[in-house]
Amino acid sequence: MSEKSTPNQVSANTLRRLPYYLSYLKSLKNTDVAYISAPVIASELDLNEVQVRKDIAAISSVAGKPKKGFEIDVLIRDIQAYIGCEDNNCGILVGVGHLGRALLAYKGFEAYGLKIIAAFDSDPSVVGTEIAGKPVYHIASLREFCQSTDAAIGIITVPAEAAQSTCDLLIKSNIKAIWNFAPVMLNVPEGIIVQNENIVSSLTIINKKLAEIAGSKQP
Amino acid sequence: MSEKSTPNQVSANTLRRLPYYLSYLKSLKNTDVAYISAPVIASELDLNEVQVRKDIAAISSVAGKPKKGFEIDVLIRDIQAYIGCEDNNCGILVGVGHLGRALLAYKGFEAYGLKIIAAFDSDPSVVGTEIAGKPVYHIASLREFCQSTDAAIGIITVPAEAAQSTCDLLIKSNIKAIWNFAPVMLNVPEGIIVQNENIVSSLTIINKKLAEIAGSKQP
DNA sequence: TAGATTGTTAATCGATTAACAATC
DNA sequence: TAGATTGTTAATCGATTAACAATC
Repeated sequence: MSEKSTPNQVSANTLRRLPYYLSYLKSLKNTDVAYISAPVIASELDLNEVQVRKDIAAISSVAGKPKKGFEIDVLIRDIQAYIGCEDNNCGILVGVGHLGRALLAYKGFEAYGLKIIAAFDSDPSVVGTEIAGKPVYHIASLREFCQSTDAAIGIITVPAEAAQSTCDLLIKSNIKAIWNFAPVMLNVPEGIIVQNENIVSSLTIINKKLAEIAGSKQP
Repeated sequence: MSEKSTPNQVSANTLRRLPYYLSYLKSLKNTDVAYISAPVIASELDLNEVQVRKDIAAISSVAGKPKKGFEIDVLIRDIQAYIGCEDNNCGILVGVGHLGRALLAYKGFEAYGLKIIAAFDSDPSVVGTEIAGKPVYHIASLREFCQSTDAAIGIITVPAEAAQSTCDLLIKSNIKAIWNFAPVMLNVPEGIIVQNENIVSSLTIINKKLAEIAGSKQP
């Protein structure tokens, strides 16, 4: 609510770049430079300098100074405010396998606006334990749990076969956004946010590029 | 080499969709349907039907039958051949933290052309152990290890601060593609493939969308 | 001043979607 | 035949990049 109502549509691509800007700018905090220019940011992050300026203009009202660039501190503050690093959304995670554990243990989310408050699984050997300080409950208690909290994000790290039923349960439990790490497309009612994270998709890109350079070498 | 030389540039977006097509088509294998149409695939995977046809045309020479669609078995075979599921690339992983362990334990990679053959870390408490059947060696032995194997892909799951030096070491060790899970941009010489996997970028998109719907409700 | 940089408008590029004839 | 579907060409859309005047 501290922001003035900004109906400006920032593209998902810009959004994806913001964390890179932020971490790069933070890495400059300890040095004695106070200003950074778009061309420098661009070369450092492998981007086009006009794109950097447009991204900055889209999410901040800071004006750059010709010949100097942008004040680093202000830039950091504006990006953080825009991303919403301050006001955390609460999330719950379903599926305490290897990946689920890794996400539960990851320290970086809180700095980017996500606080995972509990995990759920059906395996009795993990139910009742804690992982990285977060309690693991039985999946049967998920819906009730959500009634007493304001969890908005549901993280799905169950096997592909169980992803859709998990998704259905989360939506029934009033979850507004699904972060889906299972390699399937989920069926959701309108208004529910879904973000798919399919690392096998990325692997496909790597393998194809490798095949290309291998193919060009031995024709 | 079994493929005929195909210089057709398939977009990264198409490449990303292929695993979704594949897993959906595989899920139909047990049923008694032999053909599937583009409109059905599209609605199931939330895509445009023309896009589905174009994707299929780009990676397969199979012809669809009017009123019927595409033969599922042939489609599966062609996608798998295109992705290169058969001929595995070998990969090594550096950084045996939570995420590193999760990737080492993930069973799905081999079906998509990646075989992780070893992991590396500097922590003496994990060096010498095995994770999911894969040996963990000291990072000091990485370069030598690579000389005796044909590892092409290096997976970086170290903390952000160590990512660049890890990357440099991998490239010195003759790795051709870097799969980078650290939230920083890496500096690499020309010709090296880099695929960045920054899940915090995705989180940013989720949070922003949540903020939007929250903002539209209470103005 | 000269030159680096900003901010913005216009041009380019590529991906998605619409339109439509051809086929079974 | 009528209608569903394919395959392809054209139109649209959005993101990236180029061009350039303004500023310090």
